[in-house]
Amino acid sequence: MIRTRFAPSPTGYLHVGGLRTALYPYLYAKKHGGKFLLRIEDTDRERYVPNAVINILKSLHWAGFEPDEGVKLECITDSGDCVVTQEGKDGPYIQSERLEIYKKYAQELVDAGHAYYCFCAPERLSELREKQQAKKLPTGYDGHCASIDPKEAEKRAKAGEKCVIRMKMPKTGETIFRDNIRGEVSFKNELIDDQVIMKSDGYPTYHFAVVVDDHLMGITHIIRGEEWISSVPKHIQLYKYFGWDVPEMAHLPLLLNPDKSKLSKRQGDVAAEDYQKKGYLPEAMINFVALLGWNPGTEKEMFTLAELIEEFDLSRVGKAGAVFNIEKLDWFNKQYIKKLSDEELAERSRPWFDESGITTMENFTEELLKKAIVLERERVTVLSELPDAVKFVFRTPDYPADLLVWKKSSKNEVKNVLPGLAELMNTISVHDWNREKLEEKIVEWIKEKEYSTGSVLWPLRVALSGQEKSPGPFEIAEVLGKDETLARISSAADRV
RNA sequence: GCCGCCAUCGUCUAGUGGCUAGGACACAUGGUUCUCAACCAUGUAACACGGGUUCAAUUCCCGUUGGCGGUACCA
Repeated sequence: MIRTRFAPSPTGYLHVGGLRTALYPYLYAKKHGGKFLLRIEDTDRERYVPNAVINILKSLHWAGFEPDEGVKLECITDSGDCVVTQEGKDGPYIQSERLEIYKKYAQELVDAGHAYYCFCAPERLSELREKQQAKKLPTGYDGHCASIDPKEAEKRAKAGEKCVIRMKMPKTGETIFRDNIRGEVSFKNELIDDQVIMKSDGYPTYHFAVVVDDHLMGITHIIRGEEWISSVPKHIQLYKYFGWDVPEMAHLPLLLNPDKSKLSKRQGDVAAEDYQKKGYLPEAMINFVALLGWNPGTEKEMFTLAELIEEFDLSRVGKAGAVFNIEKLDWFNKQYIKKLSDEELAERSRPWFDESGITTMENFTEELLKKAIVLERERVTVLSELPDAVKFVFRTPDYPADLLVWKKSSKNEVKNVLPGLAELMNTISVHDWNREKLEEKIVEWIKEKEYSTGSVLWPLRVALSGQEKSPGPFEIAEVLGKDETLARISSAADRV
């Protein structure tokens, strides 16, 4: 049974890079009928941010995929309130709740002579590092405390002297492993540090906790970011000391800023929730992010989550970093907005309307809102643009009088056109008031009067929308209804 | 500094020991059109560099360069 995991640190929000690092192991597990777990790696108390766990979980929930096991979100459907829970037989799944476990395994290593207490002060360590750098030597711990008699060291540690536990790395040979994405990778053991595995505050370091947890939780495939690849030898050594099987590994290429540096804040939004707030659809986000570093080898590029599960394959994950390119995301988002039915679109854009104040406007009705959305749906890239785009429908537009004059027309012509148009449109019954009929009548009238199309349609459209750019006049008139349309035309006529 | 990973249009990428090096986004032009969006058509644009290996390299090998990651009692 395949078991994969996503193991974020609760230092804030879910990074879009993190979203993809979560997605791939999820897809892999699902494709093979396995389980996807979520573990929280909160062993750094300095960087802990309250609410980070629930934020991360909520972003995952938004994205549309959730852990089968481990730390989960439990939502009370009535109130919409959510709480963090844990589920599964290998828990707890939050590392700060597993301290006793790490302590036990660390002790095992010390007893076996594979790890030792280290009493070196941080100052000594940084001094050492500086010296090594100055001499252009590889940096690393010099093994100073490795030579202390174990019994003596144990005594000092028990007496409460401040210390850490370090693992012993072999000083010769090399560690070779096979990465599912990169192939064979090797490191010289002598260059690898006697890594701290237990910190002086009693917490394990990442390197120790991942190994212990991945093993205890039965993880079969470690799929994570490339930033971890150089610490794999340490991890493998720990597996060896414990006599455990090393899981399969796959190190994913990183997500990059447009300037190719590692994707970071500063150059745009990096939190999944930022994109959620802007009105990117989760299905667009998932689709986009899935294709950053993976492709199916065909020319298909629109994928639902189910299709991704079906087609995902680690062997088709690339090795090079990928720039997070907003334009492509925008394109995906438009595509997915297009796929939504009018009803779905109205429902899903509702939060932005509630925020906008439109719903409290005088002539607001649900019916009118739905029609207005249909008018603008092809013109927005994110849902948050909708309220603004649609506003003109609900209130009398304000615009400079000059705008009414088409570039190839004149003020005088507009003065004639508008009243004539009003007169004509007044003859169209409410029953016939739809875009097709309006277009038919107005086009006919234009021909009859020998106007050019633009000199009529432009002022009509501006009179109705108040905007230089907008949907076509017939559609707007239909949505506005006869009374409002005529009112807007006559007020425009007065202003010319 | 040291170690590791990586390298095809601006971006995401496909691909092969012999191809007019393909697609998508973006961009440009044309069409449609009162405007914008959408849509259709067309176009510009890439194998980082230098050595090998080979009848033949974008493809295989080595080096260089560049980018990124790691080098913590952070993950």
